[in-house]
Amino acid sequence: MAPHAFVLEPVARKLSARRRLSFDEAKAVKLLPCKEASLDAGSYLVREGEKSHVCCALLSGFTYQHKSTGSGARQILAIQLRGDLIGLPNAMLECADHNVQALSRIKVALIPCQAVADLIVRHPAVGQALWAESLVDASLLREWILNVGQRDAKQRIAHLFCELALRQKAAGICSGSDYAWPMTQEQVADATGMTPVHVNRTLQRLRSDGLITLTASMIRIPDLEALEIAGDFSRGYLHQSSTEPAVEIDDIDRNLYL
Amino acid sequence: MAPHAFVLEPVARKLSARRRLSFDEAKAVKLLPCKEASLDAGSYLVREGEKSHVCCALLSGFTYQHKSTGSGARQILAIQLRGDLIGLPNAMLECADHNVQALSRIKVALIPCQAVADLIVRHPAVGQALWAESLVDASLLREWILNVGQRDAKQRIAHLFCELALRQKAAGICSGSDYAWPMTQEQVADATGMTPVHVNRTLQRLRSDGLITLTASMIRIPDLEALEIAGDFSRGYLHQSSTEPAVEIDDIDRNLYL
DNA sequence: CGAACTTTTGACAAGCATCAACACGTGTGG
DNA sequence: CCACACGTGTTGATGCTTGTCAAAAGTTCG
Repeated sequence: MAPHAFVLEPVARKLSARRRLSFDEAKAVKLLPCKEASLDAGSYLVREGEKSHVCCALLSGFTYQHKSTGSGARQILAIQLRGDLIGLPNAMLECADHNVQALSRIKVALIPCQAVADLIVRHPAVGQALWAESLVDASLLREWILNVGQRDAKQRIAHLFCELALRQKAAGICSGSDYAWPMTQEQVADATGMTPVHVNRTLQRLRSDGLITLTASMIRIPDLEALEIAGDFSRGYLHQSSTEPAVEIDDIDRNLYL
Repeated sequence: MAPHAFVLEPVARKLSARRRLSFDEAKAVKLLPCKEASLDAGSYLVREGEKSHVCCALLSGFTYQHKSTGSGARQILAIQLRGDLIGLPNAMLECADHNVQALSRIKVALIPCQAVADLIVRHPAVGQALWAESLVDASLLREWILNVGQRDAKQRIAHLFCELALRQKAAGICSGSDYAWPMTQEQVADATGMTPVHVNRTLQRLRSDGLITLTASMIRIPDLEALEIAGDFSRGYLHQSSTEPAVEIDDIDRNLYL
């Protein structure tokens, strides 16, 4: 059994959490042909206006979607983390409508688009899971609009911290109270529609309120509930089921590989 | 042949424009079981937090997606127009993450979710068209984030005008230089993340610049290109193919019904 | 004709942007 | 090993865009 088969496990896990997959369906996801690659921070995965024929699964690190106005102001639209699929939307449309760039050094698994298309035909349930996943992504975009459009500086940043905490917790990357912080203050500014200077000052207020401890590349959240309140955060839009499906998938893995 | 069969024609047209559909596939879409209904402005079609089992096609008028912060500030996220499907995302997930409300008096065709699910199974190409459609919706959301996050007041409103003009033009609702304006200034404010007062003042500037003529419930755009420049608008994100597929569909209709 | 909504206007305040400079850490080359 | 450049974070002064509050005028509709 090639170690290769384990590579796409986070993806299969994520999809299974979204929609119940049978043993065969989960296996088919994990056995997708793919090639691992390592990319430096800042590398482009998708470029606006180009047709991308590559689809890839993020195995470690973070990427971000962004696009810019004509005058060069950049807006960050979403953050991807381990298990997320990148470029699937762009592959289905004529050309990409946004950029995707590596936030940190990342590992990805490159998957031929055709293999994904075939998988969907052979296993409609996987197609539905992928579709559902893209609908959840849309839900994140909607909440992002609400964040940028209606909340004040403190809430915007607190909300961003909460979203990343809870998504990483659901993905099994961290406990939720403590995680590697991948963004510079300038990037936070681009994500929240603020200026870097104002982000800096707002962070200081969040720190002095005792809501976060943010050192270079590490954030500690002593009281997540308090931060959620400060950030006007409610978990519904993440569409995370309250039940923990990770165990069940681990069982499948055990059956498969032992 | 029941007149019923014509009702879903805008939907079939929209999907065919997104992805080439065969005669049978387009026909299957148009023959979906549905029940027409008329709703007053303000009626809720989807309510955040509820599971909606209804999926409906918008036949005339406008609806809008919105959600609110804890303190009650409302943000409009997207506008739907004739031919758009509503509630499909919410039907695929456990519960809706946003509200959908009628902007004007509307006509809809209510379709049982199960019928849509069956259609997708029987005609995978239709499923792909629906998926692609939801990806385009996501692209609109991303541009909306950019609009609210990075552009100034004048650009935001001009951009909104352009988006609605071009989408309606593509849907064959208007010529693009002239259309029924469905929103109050307060709603424009909620869509752009501004206050009604500031919307009012910005509209006056747009008027005095000669970019628009906005009377109650009617907007005239004398020079769409000029407005696009003022609104930092570029058409790519709409994912409209430059070719005009409407003719081809009309041919199919003629074959089918005459 | 009055009630309710929408648009418009004015005065004022505040959040946030802008500009500029400096501090800090890190890696690189002389 | 130091000097230097570079990216990032921090701070201060200033001003503009936008929000807030309040009230009046216009509009729609029963």
